[in-house]
Amino acid sequence: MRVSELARRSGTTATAIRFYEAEGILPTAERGENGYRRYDENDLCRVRVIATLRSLGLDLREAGRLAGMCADGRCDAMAIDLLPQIVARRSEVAAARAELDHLDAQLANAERALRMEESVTNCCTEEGRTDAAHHQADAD
Amino acid sequence: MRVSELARRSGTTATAIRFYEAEGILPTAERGENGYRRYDENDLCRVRVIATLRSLGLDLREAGRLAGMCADGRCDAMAIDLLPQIVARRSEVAAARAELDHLDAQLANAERALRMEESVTNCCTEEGRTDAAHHQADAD
DNA sequence: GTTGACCTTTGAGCCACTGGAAGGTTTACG
DNA sequence: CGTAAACCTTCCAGTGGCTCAAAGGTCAAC
Repeated sequence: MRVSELARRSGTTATAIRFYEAEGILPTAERGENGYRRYDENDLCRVRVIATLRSLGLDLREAGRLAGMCADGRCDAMAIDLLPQIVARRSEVAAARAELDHLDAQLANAERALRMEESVTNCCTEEGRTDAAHHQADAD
Repeated sequence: MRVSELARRSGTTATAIRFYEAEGILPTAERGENGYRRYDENDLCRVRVIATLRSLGLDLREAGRLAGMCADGRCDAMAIDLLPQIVARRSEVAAARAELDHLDAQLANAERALRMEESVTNCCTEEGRTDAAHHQADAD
């Protein structure tokens, strides 16, 4: 497949994929006779792993490194490498979920208030706030 | 309060707050005799609103603009401005929650597999994947 | 044979900060 | 009273992860 199909199927953009290659995150792609990059299912997998790890909050180099291990058939090694991060991330995910719950409640509230044309002047009050506690939790 | 107290209480950094001021996101702060920036509870509120809106995914200018409206006592106007975004965001939040659920399941799985020293070689398979559908959903 | 959708490269720009240097101020301690 | 640490100030450079534009080559369809 060509770069934009890979992009589409992996949920990213062609520009980003070229950028990954330029940065050495992805290996140099094979080229067809026309000079176009050619990719296969393995490449797709690799880009998807990168996308997944990125969405986990790993930085691009780290994501690329691990996706590379996986592509080399060393998924076990990758996973072992990831274990501490997995454990850490699980609690972050839990925290994020709690945030989202809170957020959704607020949004639902705001929406309801607006639909009833009530005033929503309390957006700056302390009500329901536990200081910046949950923001502090965000900071790694 | 001074800049770093404001930072601490709003869950951001002093540098970011100075940056906001420099960019006109926050109004020019009052200064004490020593030249230090001075902030009050209103400023705290405003920065918090910005932080909240940013965490909703709004870009900084937009967040600043809305926080400004709120600070001007036009919370209603702000909220009305936000309504379509709120509605949109709610579904995004729902999608994100689903992602997180999926993610946590994967993480739990990975963790369990690792702890049992099983092989985790299936990290590149299609299993359990619905193409990049949920990634597509991410793209605004 | 030309229109339009792809692909190529290069290089600049963007967002939202972050960090460092070089210096002034305040606070706590001995 | 001195000094060390912990603040604060400005300015400027750098970062990550792209994104976009320009200028051009390729290819499939009509």
